[in-house]
Amino acid sequence: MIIDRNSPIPKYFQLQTWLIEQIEMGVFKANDKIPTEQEFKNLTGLARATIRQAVQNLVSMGYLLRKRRLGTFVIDQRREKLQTNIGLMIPDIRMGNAPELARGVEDEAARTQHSLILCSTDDLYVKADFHANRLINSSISGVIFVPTAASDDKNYQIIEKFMRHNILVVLADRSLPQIDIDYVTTDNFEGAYRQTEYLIKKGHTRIGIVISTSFNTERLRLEGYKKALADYNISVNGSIIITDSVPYNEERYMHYVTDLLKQRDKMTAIFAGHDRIALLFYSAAKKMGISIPDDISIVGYDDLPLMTIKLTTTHQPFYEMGQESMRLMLRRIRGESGNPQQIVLKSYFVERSSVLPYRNNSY
Amino acid sequence: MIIDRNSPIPKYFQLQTWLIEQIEMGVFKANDKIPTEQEFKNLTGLARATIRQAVQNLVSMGYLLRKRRLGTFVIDQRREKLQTNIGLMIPDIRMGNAPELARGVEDEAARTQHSLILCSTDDLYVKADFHANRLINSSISGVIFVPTAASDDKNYQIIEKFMRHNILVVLADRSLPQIDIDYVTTDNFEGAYRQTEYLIKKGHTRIGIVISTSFNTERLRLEGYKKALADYNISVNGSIIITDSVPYNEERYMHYVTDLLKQRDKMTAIFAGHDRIALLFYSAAKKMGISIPDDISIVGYDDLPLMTIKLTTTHQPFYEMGQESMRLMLRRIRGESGNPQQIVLKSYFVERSSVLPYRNNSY
DNA sequence: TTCTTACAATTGTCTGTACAATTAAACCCT
DNA sequence: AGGGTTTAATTGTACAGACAATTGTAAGAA
Repeated sequence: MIIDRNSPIPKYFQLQTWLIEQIEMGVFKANDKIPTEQEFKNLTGLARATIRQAVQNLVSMGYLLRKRRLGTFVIDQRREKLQTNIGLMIPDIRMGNAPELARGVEDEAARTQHSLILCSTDDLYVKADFHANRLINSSISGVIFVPTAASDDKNYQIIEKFMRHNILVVLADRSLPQIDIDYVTTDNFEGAYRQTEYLIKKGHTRIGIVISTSFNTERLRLEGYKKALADYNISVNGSIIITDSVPYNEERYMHYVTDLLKQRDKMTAIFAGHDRIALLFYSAAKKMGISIPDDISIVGYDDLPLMTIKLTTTHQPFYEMGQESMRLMLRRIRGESGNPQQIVLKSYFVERSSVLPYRNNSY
Repeated sequence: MIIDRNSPIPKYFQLQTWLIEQIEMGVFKANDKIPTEQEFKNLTGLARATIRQAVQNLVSMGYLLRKRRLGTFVIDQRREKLQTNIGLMIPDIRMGNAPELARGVEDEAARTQHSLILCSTDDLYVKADFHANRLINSSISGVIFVPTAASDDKNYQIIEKFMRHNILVVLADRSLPQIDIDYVTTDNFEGAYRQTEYLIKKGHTRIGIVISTSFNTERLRLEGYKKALADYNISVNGSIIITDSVPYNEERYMHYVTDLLKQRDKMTAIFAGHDRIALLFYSAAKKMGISIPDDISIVGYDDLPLMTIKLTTTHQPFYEMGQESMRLMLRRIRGESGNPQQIVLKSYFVERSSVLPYRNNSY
């Protein structure tokens, strides 16, 4: 029976809850006619006014539509209730390829009449949490989230908070271990491997690296670099592998860059963790009177639009990453279920002129 | 009397309408207690259920709040109804200083729990109109709008569309003639004047320029450049003043840049309309074997973060422009009236090393 | 066939009554 | 004063019944 007459819960509320359940479970589908007030009266034994009260509430909540003479009908939630806002939580819109990513998301969102709410986290948990709370209060249907530099646990907390509020989450660029969730990233391992192999084939065997290990994207690049060296039976002096678990910042990494350049007799090429680190090398090299690529070769990663520097690097398709994240989000919004998807986009190598072939002149 | 018993209009509806009128006319003010159901019964002669129906509707419409035992109260529309979304319509988040601007708006918005909806117009009227329609349908309280490259009329149309829907508009960066509206921009005329004067004081008299005239920001820079030359009684060969009413695009302006460099014996310094044009000069100069600043001096405008090029330029405070636009918006949201404000932010000159003093060696 | 009319199903409006639940404020007791 | 208890005002829930308005459909008329 629908109504428990002994329950302290108001009867109109019981009926109302039951109706919502039926609708959400799909027993009453979109555009279905629900029982008439008279039928409900027979079904439940309640007075018509009580039934009306329950139905009226669902009408103002947007679940039902009354049509005189015809009856009361279920409104197509997807079409009518549309929340058309999507959150995008990224470290900083001013940083690196963030604008590309944002634009990819925006263009794909606009095609389906969705709007993009921009939130910069500065890679901090507190800011991410602040924005998460705000986004939850405004009505959004999903969030595309680039995990912050905080611990994995903190990032899980953010994600779970969204999920508790029925907000869809898609991770972009950086993924997190031990959580099964939709994400879109690029093939950092393969990209780094390809790039290192390129250096090796150009005759370089002593290849330094400066890279952060705070994100799994970077850790994968480091792995790719190491794997390529191992596959070619090249062992590397540990002193020219500089890693730091602290995320990139100009000042700190400038020290590493300078340190590495001071040891330049130990190597002929350098793998910079990303293009901004590569730029630090250009800057430091200039000061130290070292010429790139004549004295030392360098590769970056990201393919930032640098205009004047011809840096050999790997292009990451950030615009496409934004698009794919949004497409994945849209599929979930449309109700597509199924296992979490991991989309790994292909990066491609961009050969410019920051690498020269190495010929050992000592013979 | 409140209720007309002969009217065909439902009595609950009459009461409901009367109540809304009283609230909107300020007879019942925010947090005022309205009559109890019993009082309404005496006042109108209606049954309590009918009165309840009217009141209930206003509750779900957000006008009233019922408190058991205390009565029913008017909700403060301004505080409760707050729309916390703001639109930001810019040409392209990937372009130039757009990320700075966006971040400035975002940070200022976040302080007051407002969210930023990002819309890229690509400087096209159709896209701006498309986004405008979307923004109007979602519920936003205002738009920060960077006018598109379309005609002034088209831009007015967009602005008026927003205004018809009671959406506040603040223009950023580019202003429009003959429309009295809040806007925030920078002192393009003064900045260009200052920069040209700098070149003159360094001994340059033959100063070329490549600049678009599609936006008033750029037209003002051109005026500043001309005024400085006039003030120092320098007349310039028209062939080294290259202007185009078509907005910047790389290919088209590369032609102008190359053309100007071909006439380089006619000048000793160049004013690039903005930093991206300056970069074209670096690129073209390299191909043509011309050295900057040894063979020719150059100044830009914008202070893009270029890292490796030491371009003398003028810094435009885009982050602050975003902040100020949002602050102005917030004042309007809070109901501050008064004449439209024009905020002109100060840019500052950044001396780097793309300019050398000119000494005439022919004596 | 096409137009008009009548019918009936359903929601819409309205009245009247009764008791329950909540809770600020008054009251009372230490 | 302070803390607990009662009271009463008000909204909340629920019932029963009546007639109005709307409108798709069917029956009837042209």
